[in-house]
Amino acid sequence: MTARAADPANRTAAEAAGKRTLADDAYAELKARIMRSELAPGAKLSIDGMAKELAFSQTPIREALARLESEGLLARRPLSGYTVEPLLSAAEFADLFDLRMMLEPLAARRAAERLAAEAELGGAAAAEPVQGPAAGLFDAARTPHPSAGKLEFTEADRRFHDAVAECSGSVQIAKAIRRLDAHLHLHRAYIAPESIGETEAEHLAIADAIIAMKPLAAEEAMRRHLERSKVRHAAAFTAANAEAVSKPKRARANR
Amino acid sequence: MTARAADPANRTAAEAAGKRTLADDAYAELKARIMRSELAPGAKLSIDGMAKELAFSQTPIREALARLESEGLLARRPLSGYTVEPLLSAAEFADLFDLRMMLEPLAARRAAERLAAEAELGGAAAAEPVQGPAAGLFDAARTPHPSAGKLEFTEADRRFHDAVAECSGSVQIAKAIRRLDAHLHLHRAYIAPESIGETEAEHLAIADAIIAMKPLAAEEAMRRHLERSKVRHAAAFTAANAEAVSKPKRARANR
DNA sequence: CGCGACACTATCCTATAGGATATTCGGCAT
DNA sequence: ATGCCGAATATCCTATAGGATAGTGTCGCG
Repeated sequence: MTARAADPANRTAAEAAGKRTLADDAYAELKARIMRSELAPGAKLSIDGMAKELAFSQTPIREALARLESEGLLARRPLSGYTVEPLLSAAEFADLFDLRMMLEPLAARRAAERLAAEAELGGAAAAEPVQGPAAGLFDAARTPHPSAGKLEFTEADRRFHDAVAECSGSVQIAKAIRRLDAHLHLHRAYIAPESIGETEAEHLAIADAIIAMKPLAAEEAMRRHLERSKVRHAAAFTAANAEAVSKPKRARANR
Repeated sequence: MTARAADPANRTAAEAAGKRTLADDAYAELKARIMRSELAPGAKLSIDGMAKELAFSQTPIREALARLESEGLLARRPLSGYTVEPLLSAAEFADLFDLRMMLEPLAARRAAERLAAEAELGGAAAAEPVQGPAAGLFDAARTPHPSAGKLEFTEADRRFHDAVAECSGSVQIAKAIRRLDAHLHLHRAYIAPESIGETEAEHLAIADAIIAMKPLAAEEAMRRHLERSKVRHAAAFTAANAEAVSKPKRARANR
């Protein structure tokens, strides 16, 4: 009845635009809060606490939580509630980045290949809506604006990688990448602000290579970007860990 | 308060076997039914129909359905119910197999590498529980028994690939593979019975290579297995499609 | 002073009722 | 005969109440 706030960012669940249920809203809102680190990793989520806070009933909250749990962002302990999945350990982080290093360069290569193939056979207009993705990709690469909040940057970063994945033409690869991305997003909060410009430059290089239809260059650019990104994250990673050790207080974010 | 008498299984499960809720049971049961093709692709699932059929309330059913939807096995149309995701089109199938071809050979290689590494440094006993996975892997490869039902075979097939993924040591890769596997499972129902022995031989070859700690051989064996498997599936695929065209009646499996 | 048992509280899980919406079927006009 | 429109139905979505369970704090005893 109340709280029908607009949240255009999620495209996950429903294909139809006008069919939003309260469960969808709750899902989007909770996911956004996790992404924004308003719900700290390790925090405990109480069902009716969230229900009261969002002014929903328990049922849509429960549905949203089930979805988030299946996505890997939440952990469920059967009779004691949901908790936000904690930050990845060093090993888990390496593992995740490992798979990412396998998927994303491939996606970049595919994107360039696909663009080339379609430019070749259909120089004119019509058949496939490829122009959209490519243009969006370039936009996404540029979006890390010079002096905005860190939150906007992490979101733009996510969007760019998502756009590349989308351009690859493989929905399965795109899905896999998006899934990994959701987990990494929590760690993005710990990057150093100085590296934003660096990241943007690398993104632009990737976008250029794709739009120039150079598959190998795109793949290599993405690989280089991920390598450097891994180093950047690792630096922030140890710093965050040190901080976490110095403050072992358990965060609580429910009500 | 009612409907507790006719279900003796749930109390024992919840009390003895750890932490199972009705939602978990509903999820497992529904997933099993989908896997067994008792719920045909495209079939419509009604929430309270399922609730009545499983003698649960709507809430656990709803939670289970939300999880299955997030897993990609069900599609949700916001105000008109859930439907079982239809069989993949040829293009989608190729796309999925493409990613599989990327992931699974890698997993096989990793499994062999990991086994070799751990055999090298810890010849004796103790530290890591690696013996379990390797042994389970060999068992899983053998399980396609000569003359059982087709259902048992498809399940064993799934288990074997799952075991290899598990042995890779990368939880992310394992998760990705498992996800793809769930989708492929529906198509496994259409394979020809003659190819069972063939599949088993290929599985055994993979397991042998892994246990012999030959990474490249394992990778190649898996790749070959997938290639052949793709062909086998493709044959059954066109057959199933022809049949589907001849019988365009919409399946209904709710109540 | 440490440890175990007990009771209490908070929370989850389940069940049922009511309001809102999409789908469907029948009738009518063209 | 076909297409459009309206009412009835089925289903979903939401809300609230009650029973059961895990976690926590306190008290008593060794």
